[in-house]
Amino acid sequence: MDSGIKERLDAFIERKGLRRTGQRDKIARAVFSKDEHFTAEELFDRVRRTDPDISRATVYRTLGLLVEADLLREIDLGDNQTTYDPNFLDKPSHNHLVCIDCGKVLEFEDAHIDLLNDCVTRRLGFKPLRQTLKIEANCEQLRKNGRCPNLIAARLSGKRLRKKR
Amino acid sequence: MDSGIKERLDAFIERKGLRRTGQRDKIARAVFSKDEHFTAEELFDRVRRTDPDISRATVYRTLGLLVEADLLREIDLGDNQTTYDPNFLDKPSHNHLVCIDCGKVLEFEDAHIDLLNDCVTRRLGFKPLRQTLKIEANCEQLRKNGRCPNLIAARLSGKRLRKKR
DNA sequence: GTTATTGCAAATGATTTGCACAAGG
DNA sequence: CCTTGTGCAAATCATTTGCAATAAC
Repeated sequence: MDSGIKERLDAFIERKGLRRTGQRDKIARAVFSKDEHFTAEELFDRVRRTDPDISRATVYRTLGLLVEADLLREIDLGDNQTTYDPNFLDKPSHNHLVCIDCGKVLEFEDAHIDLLNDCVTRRLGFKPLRQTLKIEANCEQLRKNGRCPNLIAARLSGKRLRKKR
Repeated sequence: MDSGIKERLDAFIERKGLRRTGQRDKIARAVFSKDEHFTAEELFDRVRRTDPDISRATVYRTLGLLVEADLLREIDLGDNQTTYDPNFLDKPSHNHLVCIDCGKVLEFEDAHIDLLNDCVTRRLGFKPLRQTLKIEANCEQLRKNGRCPNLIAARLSGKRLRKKR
């Protein structure tokens, strides 16, 4: 957990008249210890390794807090869980490309896209607040070479590649 | 239900070795009878008015079928239900602007956005399949005039304006 | 001391599923 | 007939919540 996240969280907590707790600290540390996306359940597992006494409910509640504090963002990857993305602090306006073949998620930024969306939104009479762009695509690598390193990794890790309950 | 939807559904059903049924017909008709977004539950209500014997399970199953047939698309409006959008047949690449103030959802198309996303995707080594752009925004009208017709309508209809379970 | 927070287990709510019966081809 | 589809009710599964005990401040 680097650059002032803790400070920003504490500031938010104070502003709201809430309390700093050991659980919130540990959960926040777990959230921002990597730049990987995660689900609530995955985070719960990770947190548990640090402190086996933290409950699932507290993890869920703290996730809500971090989202409200605008330190963390919920994204929708099309499976049926909320995925959390800790990278919006570093890249406040990034987008996601999801590979349909291997489930790999790439983040990318593009100033042109941002500008264009901003224009379109204003033209429609609105003030843009946030945009969510998800591009689903196939990998060229897999098509050309018949194989894709991400796919192999995904299979090894037993990742489910598509959809729903 | 206009232009060839029934035909396309029947073709899909045949191709898959499935069966045409009265329920599927009625549900498809209800789905494409308006251009409004809807949830499974809303559709279930609408269908029930036509035929009170159709079950919730069949509605869900048929929605899955229509999505698979690529006649209907699932979109995520940030509440916790899948929303269905029947307008992708007419506008295969439209996007959504959601007003944070009133919950109003606008659809818009923009060839520049499409082109840009396509370029970005290829540059990253992928073949674009589908894009989902959601812009959340505030309405200027509300800010300037202190009121917004959609907000009034939303309140009257008892619509919940934000988030989650 | 108050009030917010936590852990637990039970509740929720959208969606899915197992099964026996009904209906398409 | 033979298989797919349907209705029903029960099951799932991620997430939320009520409540009594605990910990901030």
